[in-house]
Amino acid sequence: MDDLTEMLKGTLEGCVLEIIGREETYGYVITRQLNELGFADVIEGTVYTILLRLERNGLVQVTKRPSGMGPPRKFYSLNDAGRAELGKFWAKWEYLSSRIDKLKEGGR
Amino acid sequence: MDDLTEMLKGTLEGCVLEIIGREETYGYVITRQLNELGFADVIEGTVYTILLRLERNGLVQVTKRPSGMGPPRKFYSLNDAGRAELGKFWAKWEYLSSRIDKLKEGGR
DNA sequence: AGTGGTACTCGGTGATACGGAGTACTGAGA
DNA sequence: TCTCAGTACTCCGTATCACCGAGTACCACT
Repeated sequence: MDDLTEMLKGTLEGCVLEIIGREETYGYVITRQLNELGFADVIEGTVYTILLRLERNGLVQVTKRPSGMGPPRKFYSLNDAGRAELGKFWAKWEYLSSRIDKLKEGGR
Repeated sequence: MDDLTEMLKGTLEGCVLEIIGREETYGYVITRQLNELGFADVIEGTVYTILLRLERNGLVQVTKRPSGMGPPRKFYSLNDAGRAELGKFWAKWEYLSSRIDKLKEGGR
């Protein structure tokens, strides 16, 4: 698939929120999950910048735990603000994708 | 609706391509059409930057015609490269939106 | 003469995904 | 023992994009 980076802007962060919302997890695993989900070219550096942003914006709770298999991990989970943001993200996505699909089907 | 600008990145240009692909048209009208299609906050300046980019990238053919109702209009139509780009855009959109919808439905 | 609608250009801003280099810890194989 | 691969995170810089504001210009109507 062609380069998706521009199209991912604004949506990738929402995807990360969704993944975190399911269960407490950490950056390395999130990257792997995104890759498996079809976001094949998303790289670790990108995910970590998103995670730092989420933390800075107060949308997640962070817990550092030793790993046993490498350096310690930073586990992320959503707080109330994060869940609210996730809801807003899906509302925006639904709105946008419905308009674009309508345009695609010939709506004018 | 909340601010969609980040989510529009990468998709708005494709929407403009789609509109141009239907019939030769110009910036002012494209803006109005986008607004009616639900992209309510898209402003003229944004559309014009996209049109200049399309022109610079050689995806459109441009014809200037006097207006009778204001300054002359720059009419845009797709050339072969533009049609190819439009096809790629829809392929990317379908790919991306299917992945995200799957994620939304609980896929993992 | 002035106002409002039409129509385009240009320079700058902020947000985002990406890329690369660097750090650091663990365990397995040469 | 030494190296290498895998795990895990940070930081700094880049490119691209949508947006915004100011400016220019043309026309019609009052």
